[in-house]
Amino acid sequence: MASTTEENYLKALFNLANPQGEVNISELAHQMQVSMPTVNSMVKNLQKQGWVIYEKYKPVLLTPEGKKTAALVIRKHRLTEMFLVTKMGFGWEEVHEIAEQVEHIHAQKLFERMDEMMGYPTVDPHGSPIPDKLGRMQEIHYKNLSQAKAGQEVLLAALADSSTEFLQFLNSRNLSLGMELKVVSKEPFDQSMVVSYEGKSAETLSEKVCEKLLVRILD
Amino acid sequence: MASTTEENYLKALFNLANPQGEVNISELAHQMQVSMPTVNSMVKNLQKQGWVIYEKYKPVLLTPEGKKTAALVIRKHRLTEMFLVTKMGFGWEEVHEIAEQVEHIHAQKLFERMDEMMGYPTVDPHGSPIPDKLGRMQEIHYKNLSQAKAGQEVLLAALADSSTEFLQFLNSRNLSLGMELKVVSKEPFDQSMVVSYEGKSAETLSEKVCEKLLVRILD
DNA sequence: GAATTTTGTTAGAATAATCTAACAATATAA
DNA sequence: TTATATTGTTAGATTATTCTAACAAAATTC
Ligand SMILES: [Mn+2]
Ligand SMILES: [Mn+2]
Ligand SMILES: [Mn+2]
Ligand SMILES: [Mn+2]
Repeated sequence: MASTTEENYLKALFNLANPQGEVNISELAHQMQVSMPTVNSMVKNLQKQGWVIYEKYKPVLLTPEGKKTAALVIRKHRLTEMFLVTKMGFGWEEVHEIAEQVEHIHAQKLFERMDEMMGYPTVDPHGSPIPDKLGRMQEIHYKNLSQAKAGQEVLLAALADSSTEFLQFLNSRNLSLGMELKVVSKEPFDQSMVVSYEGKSAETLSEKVCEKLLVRILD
Repeated sequence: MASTTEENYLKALFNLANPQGEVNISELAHQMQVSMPTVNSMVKNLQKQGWVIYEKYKPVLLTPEGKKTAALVIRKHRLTEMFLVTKMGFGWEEVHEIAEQVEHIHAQKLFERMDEMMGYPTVDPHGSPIPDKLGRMQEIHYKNLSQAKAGQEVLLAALADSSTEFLQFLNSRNLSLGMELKVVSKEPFDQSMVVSYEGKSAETLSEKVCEKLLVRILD
């Protein structure tokens, strides 16, 4: 069974994988906040356990086993976040840190019960998909708000950044998932947008912000 | 900050302490399921951190800091057990294992929120007291059911054993905390008792069982 | 294509938590 | 009060996770 440390590495590999599934040692070291030699030895360990494919000087790849193990940890993380928000009244900006610890609890029952109590949610409070019990995660292909054109209406469906700081920024603008936004105008100079939504008739959002808002374009 | 391992040792010390607060190395080794040399080195480590008083060949004692740290872990454990039972529908026989892991989560907020949602319970699902936020635990002095005399009525208030096996035994007899029991008779030969309670008019309980049922004698 | 920078590996060491084997102190029994 | 049993300690080793320093390979720049 994977240790907490190993689970965190597997999750990082899952999240960092490029379209070919590859992750460089340096990226992983950066993500995990450890030195490259540390990653080098951990990767050898993960390989021995059958969770990654690794050859000297080549990027690391998760095996199907590794992918499944990672996805099941992510499932516990996201179920926990959703439970904390919907059943315990936490704000979406408070739950990641807690879930980062709870995800390592080995008690299937606990998470199955959360799932059941919530009615089997498919996404977490930040709009990220929750993998199923078999570790299958369905890819959802959203657009950035920055790709929308003036006049279009969109549904805010997920976030490309779930950091506390970004979530607090969204709170300060009264933005939350499920809202309909209308692009009032787009500034050609800096790609910033003026949008209107529930209560706000003209809120300006920078390109940086718009790129992190994942939307479904309506009609 | 105490590691998970250190927290588990502190908790064991807290629970094993005799009236003078002393714990022998061998008892601790037995409780923790590790060898005596392992305990010896851990005790030296706990001493360095100011959690225990220790001299070669003498029993170990928790310091006030050690006691407080232990009590706060026990608080998290018991709040978790109570939350799992009252808010998530788990049986009292299922929660100890899960709480054993959840108690090590470093997120004050999580436990404060559980506490709040439950309306600040004072005991866990097995009748054990929940320490307060400052780590103060009030001693409750119950009697064993085996100390009751024939004809007496008692309130089942807590358990001296919260093992899954014992809890399942109690489930099988439909016994739960808060019930009133009447001692119908006591067998002088083996100290077994015949008791009556909700629905059962004559259930025989062995001395072993009666010693583990903590009661308040009524009237 | 050679020089430089970046990325990755090896070697060697540290800390936490554990073990077994050997020995020493304390407690119990004869 | 010796002998024996129990309890506790030391020494030395192991595994997991991490580090720094030194070196090597690969990628990038000139
Ligand atoms: Mn998260
Ligand atoms: Mn984590
Ligand atoms: Mn318990
Ligand atoms: Mn524990």
